[in-house]
Amino acid sequence: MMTSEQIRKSFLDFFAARDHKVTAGTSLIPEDPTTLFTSAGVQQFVPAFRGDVPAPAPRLATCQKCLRADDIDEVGDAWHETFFEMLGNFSIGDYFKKEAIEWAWEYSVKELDLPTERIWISVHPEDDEAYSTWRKIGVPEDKIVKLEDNWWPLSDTWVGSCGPDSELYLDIGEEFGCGRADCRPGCSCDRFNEYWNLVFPQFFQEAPGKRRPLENPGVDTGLGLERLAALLQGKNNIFETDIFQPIVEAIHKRAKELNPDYKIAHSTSNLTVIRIIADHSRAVAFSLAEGVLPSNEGRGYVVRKLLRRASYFGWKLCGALSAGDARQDGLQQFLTPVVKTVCATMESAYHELGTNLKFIQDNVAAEEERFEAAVLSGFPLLEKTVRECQGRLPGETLFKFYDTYGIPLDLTREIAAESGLEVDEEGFEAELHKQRARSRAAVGEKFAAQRSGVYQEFIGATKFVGYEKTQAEAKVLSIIQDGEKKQNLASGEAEIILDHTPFYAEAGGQVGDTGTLESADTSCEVLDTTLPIAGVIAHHVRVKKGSLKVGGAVQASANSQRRQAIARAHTATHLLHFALRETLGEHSLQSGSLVDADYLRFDFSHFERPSTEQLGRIASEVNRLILENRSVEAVLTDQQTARSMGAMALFGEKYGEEVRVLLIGDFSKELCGGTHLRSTGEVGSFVITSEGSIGAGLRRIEALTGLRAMEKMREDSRRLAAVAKLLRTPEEDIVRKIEDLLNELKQTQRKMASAQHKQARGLADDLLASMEKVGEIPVIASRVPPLNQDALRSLADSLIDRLGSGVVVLASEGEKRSSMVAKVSPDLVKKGFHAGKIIGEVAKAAGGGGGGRPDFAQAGIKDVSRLDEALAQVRILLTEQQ
RNA sequence: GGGGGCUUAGUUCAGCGGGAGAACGCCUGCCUUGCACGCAGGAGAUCAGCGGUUCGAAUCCGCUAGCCUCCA
Repeated sequence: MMTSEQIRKSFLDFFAARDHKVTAGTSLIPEDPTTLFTSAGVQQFVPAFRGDVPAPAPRLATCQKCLRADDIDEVGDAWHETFFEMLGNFSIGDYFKKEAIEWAWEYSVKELDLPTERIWISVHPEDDEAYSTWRKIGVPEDKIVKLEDNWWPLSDTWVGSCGPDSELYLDIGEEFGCGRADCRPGCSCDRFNEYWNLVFPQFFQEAPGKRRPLENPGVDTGLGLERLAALLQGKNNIFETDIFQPIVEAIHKRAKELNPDYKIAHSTSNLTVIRIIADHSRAVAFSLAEGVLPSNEGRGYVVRKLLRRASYFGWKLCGALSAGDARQDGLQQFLTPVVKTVCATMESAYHELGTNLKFIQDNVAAEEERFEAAVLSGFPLLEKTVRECQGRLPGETLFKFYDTYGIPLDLTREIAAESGLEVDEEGFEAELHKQRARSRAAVGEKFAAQRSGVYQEFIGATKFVGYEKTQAEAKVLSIIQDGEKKQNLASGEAEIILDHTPFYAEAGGQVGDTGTLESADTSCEVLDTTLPIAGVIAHHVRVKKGSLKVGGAVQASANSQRRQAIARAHTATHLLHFALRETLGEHSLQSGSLVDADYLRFDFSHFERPSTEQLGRIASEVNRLILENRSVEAVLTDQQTARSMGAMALFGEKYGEEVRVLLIGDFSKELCGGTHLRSTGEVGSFVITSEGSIGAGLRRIEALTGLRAMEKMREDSRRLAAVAKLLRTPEEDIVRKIEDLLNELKQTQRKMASAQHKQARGLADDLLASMEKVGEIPVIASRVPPLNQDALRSLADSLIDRLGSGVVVLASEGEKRSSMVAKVSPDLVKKGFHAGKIIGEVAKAAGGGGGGRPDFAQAGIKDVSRLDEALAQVRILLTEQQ
């Protein structure tokens, strides 16, 4: 019986013996920003298949780690996974169907020892070549099935290479099938298990239904390691293989630790739960090992979702959620030991799991804690809602818990069920659908222009000479305006493609160059330079004088002063990255960057706010490296060498062989295509202007270099001097002085308030004397000197207390406006008098407004001259009401 | 990139247009220890910040910041 490790080795050995270059699988994080994770072995070779870059070798074989999060809800059955390893052999314009099929057969039968009578084949109905090759090998007619679905990719709207594929299946036995007489590959039951897919890209689809043959047809195969291991080890699901068994055991062990009553029960629901935890734990471990932290967007979000699902099912498995007391006592962490086991079992094949073990565990623990907090804080809210609701929880409510508070739908459903409530899941789905539509609409337009295809023919057409110089003679290759090609441009704005250019196009965070394109009678301003698609440099120009023609010659000059300022910021960015990792730790990896003229913005992963001291250390460290004037050097090399040098690949690994490594002194090595200084001293100076959070686990630093840094420092000290002058205090005493002033202000405010209260008490006697009776009711309606709201209120309070029964209306005399309070004693409130209504009427008489409760109300008056008029209104009103 | 939510005393939170509150913690005094001792009193808050609406904003509306979440 072969172990998974032996399978990996035998596959790669088999193809190595057939002249295949065995290359390492790439990172889970692809360079293409539109795809979240590497999802197939072929992914790293796509540009080579397309011809954009030379192939590393015509024949290749890999074992590639993959992550597919799109069918996350399917995980839990015998075969679905989000994380998996895919073995594959590839031919880029070399061998084709015959060899691919023969070797697949040979490997299956001779190396894997699969019984020939149990192997079934499927081919595309129109692929006669594949069909006859299988027949020639000796596969009987009745074991070859023609399936319309054997085409890759199946999408109608696909643009790119495509072609038929052919799949190998193993019949695992009638007992796993649907029992139908015509059961065969393609049936939805589990009996025929597809383990190998041979794809033959031989066409290029330009538009739906429009295909042309590919110049270099190739082969792209994928053989799922876990699936094959299950077949070879005689298991009917992947979770009983040697790959998953230790993980499944770790899950049982953890459940037992948290709940001594836990029994390894083989109920279907438990089985599903365990499979989900096992699968997701693997995905989480591998993602974290590559520095993808749980967050609320992009890849990070996928990791968070996987991790939280695993946690949730872990708690459920050991009964932590249904025990009820979880709601008081909190939840025990479930996942960390499980993920640790994943790392231990996979470490020999994937050393990144071992070297990053602590980082992985720390982040699992941190995220599980965050999730626990979310769930625990959700319980009271959820219980309250459930109590107040009857019959059926509406979809909107379900969605609110999910969307706003991050509480899994499952959990809401369970808690609702405890109180005998139904849940409206269709309503929930509808809400979710609405949100998806909203998000898509917001993103949709962004990629429309790039898909239009006008740029395709210019891939690689421009030679970039900007590393050496900022001026070059160039020929205009194309003029593109509003997505259409033009022959000449006499006015307005357009994108220009040149054969040579010193202009750096926006990439890797560095902004595009600006400058001019000129000839004897023509002058154009270059506003920006971009890469509309990979490999095409577009100059966005505005014509100032004359006109540009396709084929015409121009002198292309990038603004060299600006370029130098950008280089200062870029080199400083590398220094900052180094200083951050040195000060905060190795986990502070770059996760985004903007490099502009003497300005840079740098996003990195870190769990907490760096202290003021740490930020100070970081800034000093960068400035120290500037003062030391270390050399900056770029070397071109191949990817393998770059990696063995220990260069950090920040923007994902480049395809193709040649990469540029930027070296600063002996401490910083990064893959980088940007333009830099010759030595760090040219940065001049470096100042951090802000630091803040941009999301969970992600922080952003903004900084200035060169002249702008100096301006900033001068501005700061000017401002400080101005403050010191205002305070008549030496600069070093400013902080203490302001503290003193603030204290003094507070005390003065308190004294004022108590003085007013005292004054108010004295007033009370005078006011009592002014009491009049309106009918039976004692009434005080009077103006008083300026008082604040509090004093006015307590004055009215004490008057009512001393009157026992009555109505008090007081108006404080302000210069421009006046505030008023009204108070009605409790006995009169019972008789139907209403302070709010009284004061409303009264205030209206003086152009103000107000209101309040029956016993107490307040109002404001804008026209002070009519105050007496308004107060007189009190008596009139009360007379009317009696 | 697009949504939803939160920010109030040292802590956890309530209040959601008309007097800033509770519990725990802290301080003072009393009672004497029975298991978060009890009782009485007290200190402690720019209601995240800035603008707006209103006679009046912790409360409504904008913007900013921090945090939590969902979608892409």
